[in-house]
Amino acid sequence: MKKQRYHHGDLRAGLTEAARLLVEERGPERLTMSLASRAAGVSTAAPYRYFADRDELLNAVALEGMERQREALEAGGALHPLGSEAAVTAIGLAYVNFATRERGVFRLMFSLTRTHAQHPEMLQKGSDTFDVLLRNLAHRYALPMDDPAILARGLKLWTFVHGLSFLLIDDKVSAMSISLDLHDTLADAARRFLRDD
Amino acid sequence: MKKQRYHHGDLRAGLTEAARLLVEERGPERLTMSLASRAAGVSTAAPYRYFADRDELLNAVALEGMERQREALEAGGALHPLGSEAAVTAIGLAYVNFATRERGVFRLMFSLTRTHAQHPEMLQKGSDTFDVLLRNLAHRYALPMDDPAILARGLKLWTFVHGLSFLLIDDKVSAMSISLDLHDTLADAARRFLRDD
DNA sequence: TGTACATCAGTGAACGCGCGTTCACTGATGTAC
DNA sequence: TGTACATCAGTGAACGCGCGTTCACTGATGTAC
Repeated sequence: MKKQRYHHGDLRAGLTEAARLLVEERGPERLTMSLASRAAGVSTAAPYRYFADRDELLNAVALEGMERQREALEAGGALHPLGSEAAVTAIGLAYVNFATRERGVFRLMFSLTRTHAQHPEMLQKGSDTFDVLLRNLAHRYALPMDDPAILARGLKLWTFVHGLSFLLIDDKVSAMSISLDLHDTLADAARRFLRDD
Repeated sequence: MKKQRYHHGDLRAGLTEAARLLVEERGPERLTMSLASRAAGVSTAAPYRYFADRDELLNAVALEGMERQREALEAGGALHPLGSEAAVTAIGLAYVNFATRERGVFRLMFSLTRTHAQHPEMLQKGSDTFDVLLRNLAHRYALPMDDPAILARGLKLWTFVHGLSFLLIDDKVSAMSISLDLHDTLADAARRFLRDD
């Protein structure tokens, strides 16, 4: 019943959103141009006015996902004092929640590495996201964000939430018959990795 | 100038090995039956005498990989006293080394979940692998392997090495301009997760 | 305010390709006597 | 030891399909006068 306009209005955004939903439903590998086009209500040729090829469409989905991910981490961290254990825990929780809420996009964000190795915009956005955590650590230990000790600690915390995300979305935790309280687990990890002795 | 035998001898194993190499070279998604057949030196129809379809071939590669992974962890742990921090570190090191040495197979082992959810043999092999770590923890804390406290601690250690594996094979560590000593990182994580206070 | 025309968004049909899988077959092997 | 025959491993050609992409086109829109 929707009015059949010839011009979509904002087809680039429409396609990206359609693609995002399909990536979520079917997984990144199984996104097809025809499916994305149909979902956006246009012909299969239309996307090529905005995206050179399928990879560029996937790229757009990934980039948009990375932005939302960073916002989620920032929102989580903002609930607690900068540099506090609670802030670090909340950032981790936001990370894992994003991964489980958007498995498809999360997977896409990390599977693109090989294809678009060193795509500068992705690299920048990834770095921006990591900085949310680094800012807290730098403040806590009164060191610059690019201090090796800060980077090393940041990497360990990232490692943990990243691993937990993948084990959860790949159903390994349930497969091993383990039940876990997400907040407790992350708070415990934060405590262990933030202590100095 | 190899002799052109009509009968391969052990085509099942030959195909699995050819597929394993291709998974490593091109990634799991890009393994094709024709490529595997050609690599094994047979026609494209030949695999279907041993594997119902492409998925079954990938499955065989994954299962064989999981066995080698478990052996690697066991070998690592066996270098140190059961339940020691050094043993746990060595198991983690073996895990990460396996992942980076066999990116393709490692990725495959964890991407199969959705397709073959709850494939009993994979579930069993995954559990066997996890047990290598659990045995050490159970011994260390004098608790049964299926004790919730053992499972929880095991999961945390697994989470860490799993996350580190993925960050490494997806080149995120280098992308963030972080240099790390693998052994130090894992030893530090083991120490932090094994302590009781 | 109305008309003429350039611009550009989206169409529809078709393409070529590579892939997974099937099927009737043929060549090799092992076993019974 | 030799022959006849059943068994089975692997062939080769073909199939159908779905996909990414192209191209000449047409419908809508905005702007100049």
